[in-house]
Amino acid sequence: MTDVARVAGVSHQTVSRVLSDHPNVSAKTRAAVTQVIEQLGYRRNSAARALATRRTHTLGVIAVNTTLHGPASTVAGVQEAARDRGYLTSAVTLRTATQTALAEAMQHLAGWGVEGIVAVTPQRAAVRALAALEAPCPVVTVEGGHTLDLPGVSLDQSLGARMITEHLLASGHATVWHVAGPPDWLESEARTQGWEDALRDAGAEVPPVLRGDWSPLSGYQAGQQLAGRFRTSRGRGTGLTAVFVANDQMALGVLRALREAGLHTPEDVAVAGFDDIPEAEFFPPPLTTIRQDFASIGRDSIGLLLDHIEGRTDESTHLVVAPELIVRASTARRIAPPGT
Amino acid sequence: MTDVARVAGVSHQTVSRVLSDHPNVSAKTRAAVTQVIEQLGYRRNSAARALATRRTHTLGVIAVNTTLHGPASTVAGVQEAARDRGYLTSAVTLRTATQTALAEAMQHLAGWGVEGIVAVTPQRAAVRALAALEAPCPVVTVEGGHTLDLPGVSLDQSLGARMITEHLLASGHATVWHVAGPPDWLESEARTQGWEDALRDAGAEVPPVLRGDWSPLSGYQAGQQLAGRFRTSRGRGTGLTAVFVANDQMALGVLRALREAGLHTPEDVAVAGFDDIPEAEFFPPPLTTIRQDFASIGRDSIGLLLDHIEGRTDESTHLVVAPELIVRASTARRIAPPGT
DNA sequence: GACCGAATTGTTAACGCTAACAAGCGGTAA
DNA sequence: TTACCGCTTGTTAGCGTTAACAATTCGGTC
Repeated sequence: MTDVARVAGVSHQTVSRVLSDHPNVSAKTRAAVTQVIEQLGYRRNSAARALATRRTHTLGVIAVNTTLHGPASTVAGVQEAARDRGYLTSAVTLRTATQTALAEAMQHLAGWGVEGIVAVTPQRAAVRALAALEAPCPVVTVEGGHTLDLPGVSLDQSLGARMITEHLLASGHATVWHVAGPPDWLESEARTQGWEDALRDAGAEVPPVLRGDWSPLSGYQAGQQLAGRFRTSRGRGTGLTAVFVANDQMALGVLRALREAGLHTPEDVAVAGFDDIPEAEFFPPPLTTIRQDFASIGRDSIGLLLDHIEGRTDESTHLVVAPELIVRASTARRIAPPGT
Repeated sequence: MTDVARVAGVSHQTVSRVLSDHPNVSAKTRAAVTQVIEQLGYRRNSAARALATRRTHTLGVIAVNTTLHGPASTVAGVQEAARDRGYLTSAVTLRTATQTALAEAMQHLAGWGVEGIVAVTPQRAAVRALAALEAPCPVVTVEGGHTLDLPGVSLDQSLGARMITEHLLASGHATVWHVAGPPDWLESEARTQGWEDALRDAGAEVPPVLRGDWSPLSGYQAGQQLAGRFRTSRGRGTGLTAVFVANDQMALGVLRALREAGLHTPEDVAVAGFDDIPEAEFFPPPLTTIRQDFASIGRDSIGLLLDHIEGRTDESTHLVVAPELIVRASTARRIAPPGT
């Protein structure tokens, strides 16, 4: 900066003013300085800037297992939104969301002076650990539920599950079975809750819940159990004709298991998933599912975080993003519903 | 730090020495200072540290379209490796790899004083743009090929394609058809090259190449064309009995198109993919594919980058990571190969 | 022509840390 | 005893920027 000042024949402070778009700089000086900056390829040192302003303009992102479609898309959405708002993001990826791992990640980010953290923590244990930790800066959770008083953004998982379930009931199924995700995951619990609520509201019987771990393999195993139930439950109130699987990957496994058992989808058993991964449209058959708007989730979480950082609010607001139902062949109508 | 020094009754420099593990500090002082640090919850300011040492210990990651399985896993691998080596990573995700977008991302990172950049640039245009840009710090490419003299790491795409093709030929197919990825992608080109080389080496005829854009939909469209070819090419040298699809997502589309056309996999047409996405094992039928070791790629790229940063080398070495063939039902043997 | 206020520019002192050197303090060898 | 060494600790001066204030310039007014 001193170099630029010398070449342009002004003080370094004037250069600083030009760079910060300060109003009180004459057009002539501004032009001259700008030209010298260009010519010398000068760029200001963010570390020094951070030191002087006590602002780093950096946000941290903590996420678990970012190779899955959901987390990967969420993180991408968050990063994009942060960049649009002029912040650098630094992502730390954890393999497991233990309290120590989370604490370490936070130290790591805090050491770099991040002004806020977006934590993508869909597991109950992770949110609890997060709430227990005393953060060195504002923290916003994504998919962290709203039970603890941390500000956050989530997709309305429960509504999504309800939409799917009601869609299946409306298609003529007496009830809907459910393959849930792992018990510790908030997303999993909310989806199960939405499914159950929808069944109760409709006066349908609530069949026992099967569980998977989000992986296609676990879906496959659940599917094999379902195939067995198909025979034994026939004609009863909980007769197996429709299944809501808690994510698309498991649904793929379920579809394979049903197919191997000689059952047809959707004729014998209708199947629906959740997430709308890019592959879902090409499953055998194309899968009815719920789409999440990851860009919105990213924008909202960054907006919320900046509200806290810039002191516009200190409440722990919880924003909810609406899901979208995508109907495909895997849940084609069984009988004409009333009124059509 | 001044506070810590005052409470511990030493100079701030001694505190600094304790934090930097300087050898010449007495055990007693060290213990006292450590305790005060703990007690006050002090953490040193990285911006000031960066300013004084002229080192930021931050690496940048530039990637395109990180919601796909490949890039997402690569970025995760790179970040993990960087963290293990004590560096903070800052990821910038681009939607498209235009020269301007790349330049902007670099400016963004350079402004934060990153000491090196890992660029995940599988498109030819992106690498070319990268090579044209004068970087403010060492840059290592991942999947950027080795045509331009940038140091980099890649999976041996061409070898993977060769392994797949040879596996199919060994399974009794006279030749192997190919659905390629978009022409500008190096991965796509290397896979096509490996396939073609394997066919030529085996003296098999080289059928015309079909193209997709990595998406399941494009695979589906290619699959429809293939189904048409199945009838017309029957009995000829280029008879369609096996297809190598350049990635698993497209392979899913191909499988669906073939199924809809009444063709059976692998009895009528064997299909193989590339990437080994988690879903591949549950495709109808389970897909033969190539697995990439993303953790190795991450480790190698960070290792290479640090070699450059820390001045251990300035050659543009290009490391290659070996692929792994995963054989599944989609390519079950057609006839017993010689010798079994 | 002196004086005022606004606009523009310059000067100085932080920001929190590390590097380089200086100082103190025992112990050892001449 | 004196000189010198090694270990430990303290002092000072930056690193490159911005904030706060001081100084200068300029156009207009009385």
